[in-house]
Amino acid sequence: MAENEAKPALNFIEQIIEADRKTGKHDGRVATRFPPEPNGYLHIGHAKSICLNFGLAQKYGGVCHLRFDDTNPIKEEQEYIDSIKTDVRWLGFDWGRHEYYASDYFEQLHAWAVQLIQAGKAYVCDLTAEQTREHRGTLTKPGKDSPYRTRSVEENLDLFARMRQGEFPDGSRTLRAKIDMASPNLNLRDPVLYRILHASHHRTGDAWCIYPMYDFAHGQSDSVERITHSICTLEFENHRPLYDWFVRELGIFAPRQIEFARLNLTYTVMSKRKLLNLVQARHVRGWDDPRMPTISGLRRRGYTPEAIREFCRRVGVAKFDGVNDIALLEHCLREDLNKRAPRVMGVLRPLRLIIDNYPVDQTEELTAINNPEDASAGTRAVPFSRMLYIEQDDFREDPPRKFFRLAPGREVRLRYAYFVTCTDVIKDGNGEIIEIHCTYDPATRGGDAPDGRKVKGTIHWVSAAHARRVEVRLYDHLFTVPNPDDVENGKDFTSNLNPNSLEKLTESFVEPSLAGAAPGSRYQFERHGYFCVDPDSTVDAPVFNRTVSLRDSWAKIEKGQEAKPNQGETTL
RNA sequence: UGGGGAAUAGUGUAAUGGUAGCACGACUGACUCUGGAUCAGUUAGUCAAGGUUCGAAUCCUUGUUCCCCAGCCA
Repeated sequence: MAENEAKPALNFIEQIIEADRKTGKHDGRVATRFPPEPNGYLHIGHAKSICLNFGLAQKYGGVCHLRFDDTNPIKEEQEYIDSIKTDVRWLGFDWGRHEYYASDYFEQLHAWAVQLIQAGKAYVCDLTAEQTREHRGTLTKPGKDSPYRTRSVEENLDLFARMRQGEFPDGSRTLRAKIDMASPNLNLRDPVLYRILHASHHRTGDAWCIYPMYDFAHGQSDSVERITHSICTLEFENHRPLYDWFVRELGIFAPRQIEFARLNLTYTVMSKRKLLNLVQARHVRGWDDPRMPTISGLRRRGYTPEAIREFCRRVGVAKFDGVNDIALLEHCLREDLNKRAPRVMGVLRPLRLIIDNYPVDQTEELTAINNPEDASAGTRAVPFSRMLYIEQDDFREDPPRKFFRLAPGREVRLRYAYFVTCTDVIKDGNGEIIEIHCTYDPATRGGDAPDGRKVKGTIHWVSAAHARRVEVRLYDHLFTVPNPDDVENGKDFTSNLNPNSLEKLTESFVEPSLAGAAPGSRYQFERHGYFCVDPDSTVDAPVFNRTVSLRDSWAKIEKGQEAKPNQGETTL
């Protein structure tokens, strides 16, 4: 047995669960839940919570419920419910029959409110929102009791019933818990339980005109579902005493709330409010813009669920409120895509290359490996002819130090094809290079020289006559700085938006094997990065998103050379 | 200046009184028909000061810094 192998480290929540199982709490049962409010799209931060909650249930043979926390009809919509379900499934999790809605419990919640009134623990308050705020006190000063705090049980019962009947306008009354207006925890200063909202709910329609607050709904919903471990983020830590108070006063099943640090990522924002702002202000195309940290954006960008899950596993779970490097997410993505993405050749910024000694009308098919990481992926034929496109970046008329690619007089390998030597450079009237000429060595067919000579560089290409013209969208970080919220006074996070986060290339060419590639399919464009077919694609006008670039050590060298330019060169 | 939390390499996370480890990043080098991948190596840390102890990241004391809370949002 592997009894003495080092156990993988447990995070603090797993430690709590294992301790509970050891003492036989809940008979060792584990039930968690993922409780989104359907008021926006899910993002990578939610993915952390989803992986945590569903992962714990899987690990300990328990269940994880999907519960929509839909207690505020003003902000919530069916569209969001649909997108959330799609995203959770896409991430690879299954809640089975355990799909619930806080709104399913409205009747029970109402009965519990009545129970609290009867016990003298809740009262109807006629203070306006502003007066309520004034009575609440401040962080350092205790609050004052509401003048309605001492109403009789009978009057409270009557008023609450009439609130439900719709006798009173929005905001005119609330139901409040009677706890302690002097508590240092503001959540315990007679929190509002119900507010009047004559709004139609996306599920209950017009059945209700009073709606429970989060605090009154969440814990009790957990209790109804017999959730054992109710995992939420740090900002709810202050709410735990209230969570426990309801459970205790009502005498119902008591789940345990545990708080962990939400995910933060460099070079992006994560709050729903800011994401919504980006969408509404049209800084991005929509919730699923490939630059967004939303699940739908990442999906469209070409991320895999596996990569996201692995990322969530690696960031860990703790109570430290820190920031994760987006480079880790990208690492997990490359790691996954490297194993599974078929390789193809695509030229993003084309430069014509003509092989002068290659027969004018000849075309031949060369064999290319589909995935060097996966022998079972096989090979494919790539057409080759006299006129090719190569990458503009792969040619320099005046090559810098350590540049291994094509330059006048230099010989390089065309991937899977031949060695070619540059013999001439053609420019237009403006001095722009428009075409280069080469000779090829027929003996190097396939890419190996029988005489054993080596070349420093191998570049990719497409045959001009056979290539498909496509649009390519290159993405960069949405923000130019690691922490977009770090702004000067008077500015907001949008001042850190990266103006170059999207670059569209409309003059790119890919090898013909890509014709008809389905939206969502992923490829590695050799030497560039991973790309996927965008849903905007049509048969005649394919669109590729760059999911993530390959690591580029030449770019680093070049950047280093820029940092310390050659002496003798002057800049005007 | 009330209350609740948190501090371990650049970043994230382990070590639960007994050798401070892992991952990402950065930097070397090897290899290579992708300047990819892979492999090898280097770099770098216990917030501070006291105390307890044979021994402290861990326990105690004091301090520092950061996060959260004054919605009829969640």
